[in-house]
Amino acid sequence: MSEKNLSSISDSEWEVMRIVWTLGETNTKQILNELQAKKDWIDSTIKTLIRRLVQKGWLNAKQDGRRYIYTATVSQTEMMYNEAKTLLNRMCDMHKGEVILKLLKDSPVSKGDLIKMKKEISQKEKTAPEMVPCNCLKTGSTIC
Amino acid sequence: MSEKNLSSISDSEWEVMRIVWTLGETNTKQILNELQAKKDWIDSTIKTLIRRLVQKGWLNAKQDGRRYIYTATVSQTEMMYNEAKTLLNRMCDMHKGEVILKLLKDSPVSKGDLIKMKKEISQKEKTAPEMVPCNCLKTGSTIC
DNA sequence: ATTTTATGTTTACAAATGTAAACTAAAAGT
DNA sequence: ACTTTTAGTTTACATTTGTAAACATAAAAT
Repeated sequence: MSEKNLSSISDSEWEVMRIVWTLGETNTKQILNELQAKKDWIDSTIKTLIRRLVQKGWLNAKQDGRRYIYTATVSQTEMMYNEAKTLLNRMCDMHKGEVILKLLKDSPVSKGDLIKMKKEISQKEKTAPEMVPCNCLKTGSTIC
Repeated sequence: MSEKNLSSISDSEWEVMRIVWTLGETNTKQILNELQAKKDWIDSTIKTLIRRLVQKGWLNAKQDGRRYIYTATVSQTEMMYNEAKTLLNRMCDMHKGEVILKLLKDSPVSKGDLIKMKKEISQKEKTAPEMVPCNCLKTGSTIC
């Protein structure tokens, strides 16, 4: 589906992306402005982050004279979803539900999203198991 | 609450923790056995990971003769929850709901957890906003 | 007692990340 | 035209992570 090599994105790089996602089309100056309101990173540091993001393919740099105009190549939601899925996949299937429940508990969620969640839950209830089996050991196990 | 310095845990280290969580009290040999069924890491590599986990305080090493018996210092769910929360906090509040919904969609969840989720959703519906405001820029924004 | 095996410790080394200094060249100000 | 500012590029350097080689030593096997 996607043609870019999914090299992952670091913490600091993510901060830059947030600015770009919010501003849409933007440039170095704007990124510096907004980011320096939150972080005390000097220009040079932020420029390095931008460069690495372009290299990694997360930012598109369209030349405009001798400047660049930056845009994100994937949406924030897509990116976060991928990262979160990868993270969650580190863990035993058995406990994923618990974690998602806890995340739900402490995140602000809109009415619309809550409704979608209810639908999804009804859907899942039709086939949900009493307990999701552990998939941690080669042998299989229920104690996980 | 917790007295340990929360240095974070890496991908490879996580694989070791999974084994320990599943086995409960365990030792190097068992970890090597189980882990080498999944990964082609040589002994030395895994021993390094164990050592780093002990250093970071994620594994407890109780001496037993010249061996050690290892146990995890936090549960898998706690650990994942913390990592996931940290990750999610990188992102704009506005879209967290979407991401959680997508995670829910592609994770196996037990009947019990689904019921808990429904309860939580009913709870949240009482005060949920039409739309969660963006918190990405110093100025505030609705376009995020 | 000597060899082999198991377990643990020390050292190593490349890639990624956080963080920045130095330098270059164009643009804008005077 | 000369100076200052701005945007971009190159180089740097410590820490963390992935991955392992080398080495030490106790325990087990012969």
